[in-house]
This record gives sequence, C-alpha cells and structure tokens, in this order.
Amino acid sequence: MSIPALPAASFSPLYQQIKTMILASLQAAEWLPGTSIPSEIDLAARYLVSQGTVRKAIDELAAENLLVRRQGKGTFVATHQEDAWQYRFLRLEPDSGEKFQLFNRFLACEQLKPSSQVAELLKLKAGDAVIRIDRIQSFKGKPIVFEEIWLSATRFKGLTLDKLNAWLGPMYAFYESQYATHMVRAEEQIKAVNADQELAGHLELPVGQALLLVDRVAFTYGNKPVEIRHARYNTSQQHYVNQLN
Amino acid sequence: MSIPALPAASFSPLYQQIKTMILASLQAAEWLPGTSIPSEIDLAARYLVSQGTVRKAIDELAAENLLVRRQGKGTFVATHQEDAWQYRFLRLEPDSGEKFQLFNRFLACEQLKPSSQVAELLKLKAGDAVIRIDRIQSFKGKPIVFEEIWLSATRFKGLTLDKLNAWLGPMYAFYESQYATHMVRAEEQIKAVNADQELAGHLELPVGQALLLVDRVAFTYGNKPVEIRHARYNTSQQHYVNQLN
DNA sequence: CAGTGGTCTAGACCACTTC
DNA sequence: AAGTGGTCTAGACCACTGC
Repeated sequence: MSIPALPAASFSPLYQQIKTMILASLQAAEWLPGTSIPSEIDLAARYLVSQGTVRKAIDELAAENLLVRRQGKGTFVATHQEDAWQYRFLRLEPDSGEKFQLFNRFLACEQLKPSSQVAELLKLKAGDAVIRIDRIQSFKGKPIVFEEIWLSATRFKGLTLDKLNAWLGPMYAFYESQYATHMVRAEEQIKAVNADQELAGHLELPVGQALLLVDRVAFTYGNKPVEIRHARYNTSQQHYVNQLN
Repeated sequence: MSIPALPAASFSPLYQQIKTMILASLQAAEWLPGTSIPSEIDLAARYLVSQGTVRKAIDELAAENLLVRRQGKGTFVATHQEDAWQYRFLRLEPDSGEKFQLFNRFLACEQLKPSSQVAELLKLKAGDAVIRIDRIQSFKGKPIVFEEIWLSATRFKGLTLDKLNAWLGPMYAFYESQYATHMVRAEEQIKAVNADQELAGHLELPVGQALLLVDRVAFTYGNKPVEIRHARYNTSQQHYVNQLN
C-alpha cells in the first residue's frame, strides 16, 4: 500500500563533490593556468574533509590533465604555455621520426555570420558572430596543413590578423595568454578526401591527391565548446598517430 | 674522499611491485579473461600487504583496461568476448550516428615468409613464418574496409580460412577463445591514400578515390606485439573518431 | 545475510624540493 | 629544516550483488 520510494537521489561520494568544487574554482579562474593551487592540507581544511579525500579528487583531475602534480613542489593548473605541453593535441608526426618544427602562416582573420552548423557546434545564441581564421603550417618549407578555424567573436573580441602574425608558438598558448581561455580536451572526426583546386594550390600538390581531413571541436572548462577546426593534412611525409587502450 | 653513492636503485613503491605480480599472473594465464581474480582481501593476505595497497595496484590495472571492477561482484580479467567490449578498438563509425553492424568476408589466409618490416614489427626470430589474412568488412551490403592482417604462424598455428569463416564476431574475441591471446592495446598510424586499381575493385569505388590508411600494431600482455593490420577505410559515409585529452 | 568493491578517516612515515 | 606530494597502514562504515 505504501508508495514505492523514488530512486534515491543518486549517491555522490564526498570526493566527487570536492572535485566539483575544485573544478568550479578552475572555471572561475580563481587559480590560473601555470600557477599552483593550495596544498592538499589547506584544501582539506577548507572543505572540512580529510587529506585523503582531497587527494582522490585531485588524482582524478590530474588523470584528466586538468591539474599537474609535482612532488615536493605542489599541484599546478595545467597550461599550454609549457614546452612539454605545447603540442599536446597535435597528433601529426613526420614519418622520419625527427622532431616537428611547424611554421605558421595566417592567411585571413575575418568576422562573419556563422553557418548553422558552426553555430550549433559552438552552441552560439542567434545573432552571435564568429571569427574565421585561415592558416597554413609548413615543415621544412613545405606546406603540410591547411586549416580553417572558427571562434566565438564575443569571447575572442578584437582578434586580428596582425595579432596572430605577431604570435610565435601554438594557438592554444595564444588563447590562454590573450583570451584567458584554456583548452581542456577535444574531439576529432577524421576522413580521407581528394584535394580540390583550392587545396591543391595551398598545399602545393596535384588536384585529386588524397588528404587527411580532420574536424575538431575543442572544449574549455565545463565542457564548453570554444573552437572548431576544419583541417587538411598532407600525409605523404607524415602521419597521424593514435593509441588504443 | 668517500666514494659518491651510486644513484640509489630507483625507488619502487610497494603497490607497483604488487601490480607487477598481478600482471605476471595475468600473463601466465593464472586468471583467464572473463573470470574473476581473488578478492582484495585475499590478495592482501597473499602478498602480505594492506588492502589499500592492493587496491591502488588494481586501480591502475583497471585504468589501463586490463581489469574490470564490479562493485559487489568482484574484479574481472578484461575480455573482448563481451558485448560492451566487442569493438573496443574500432574507431570507425557511420556519419549518420546509427549503430555499425559489420559483415566479415575473408578472402585469404596463407602462411608465408614475412617481409623484413613485418618481421621486425612482430619481433620475430629469423626463419619464423607468418600468416597473412585478407578480409573485407561490409555495412549494409557496401564494402567499407579492406585489410591485410599478419600473425605469427607459431602462435596461431593451424589457423585456416575455414576456421575464420566459421567464426561470427570480432577478431579479437576469436584470438582470445581459440588461441589464448588477449589484446591489451594497439598503436595506429593513419594516412590518406589514393585507391589503386586493386583497392578500387575490392571497395567498389573509382580509382584515385581518397581512402584512410590505418596501420596498426596490437599488443598482448607484456607489450608483446602479436598482430599487424594494414587497413583501408572508405570514409565517404563514415569517419574515424578520436578523443584528445 | 555474507561477501564484494567503494568511501572516508587519522596517523605515520618516505621522497622530493626549496631555503 | 620546513613544506609539498607520495606511500602505507588499520579500521569503520557504505553501496551493491547474490544467495
């Protein structure tokens, strides 16, 4: 006769709640990329839990590459502005095994109305504008990558071709230092396509040549999509690598 | 005047040693894929450490997908023979988002002398033979994947085209149940290539069409390379997905 | 109900970094 | 020497599964 109990508000362990609070602080920019967060003991006092519980929360955030632990020094907010992390999301590498040194050339940087597809992927509100960037990356003087990049015009207000050309180094370090936007993860979809006339021109190869098409959506804290890339790789002298676990 | 201390035998935490021992048991097939390993308490008694230490060792093995924890039931050796894991290494999916149901057709299964490249990748001894398999995978009647597969002829002794054709389901489940070989991880290198006459025939598309070339080396316990794949995907209606973290 | 993994605590001690 | 993260322990209790 009794009313069956509703499915209990699903159990959430303490360390998950701590994790959420740390995430909130990251998202609120309370601790900035490259800086250290409070020690485990301090956080334990702040959240009124034991050090072990804070530890487990940080462990998971470190496993997700949001934080970086350094024994003896502290725990740091992950940043793309460090040598080891500069090309964390770059999966292309030369067949020869040598080190990649890519040279950037930006062709365009324009504000425009997004296509419906771009607007949807970036979760824009109706009327929001976007910035489209075209760039070519070269290795040893040969153009290897041609890509179009879309960004929200409000988040990246004032971005110009000149600012891009003045920057040396990876895009994601640029976003971080100039627009307080740290990239946390990305999703890629890959296809093979034949080069059309325009691509053939940009990449200096014959029309019809097979190219790797890589579509990427990159996210910042809170799973917010912030950047779209539509890239074509010349894979004659290099390849895309992937680990399956 | 004293001799400087040699770099101390690098510190190895207890849980790492436990992890190594568990790994050894997996490699020795003491516990088989799909079966449960002893409880944490039992293992703690066996290795004379606390439950927490065993726990940390198992945590890492679970993170590497070698073990699977199931609350209330136990900890199990990962297996490819389970629905959820059937296509753990398949990164291709239809653009439409619908479920992939691939149909296998094996064209060949022959024993031969390996090329030097294959021998090297599989770390074969001089004189060891290999088995080469050709297969086509189709979706909705359309051929999507053509691939050549190389296996060590000693590990996969007696493998024939008939046995392959009698098997329904994923290759890795086949290896596991018929040859006691569980795949742990794989490395892929991806390029875009133009279809030649032979590929165009197999995949029913025009010569020159861009295809995804996926080269894979798959490993079993102890980082032992066991299988090589050289696959071409038609990506006109499907794409390769990847997560960057 | 017993047995499993999962959480949380408190405390001791170790390894690494910096001063 | 002090402060940080890293390891290890012992014990209590919770959540889930299956008998």
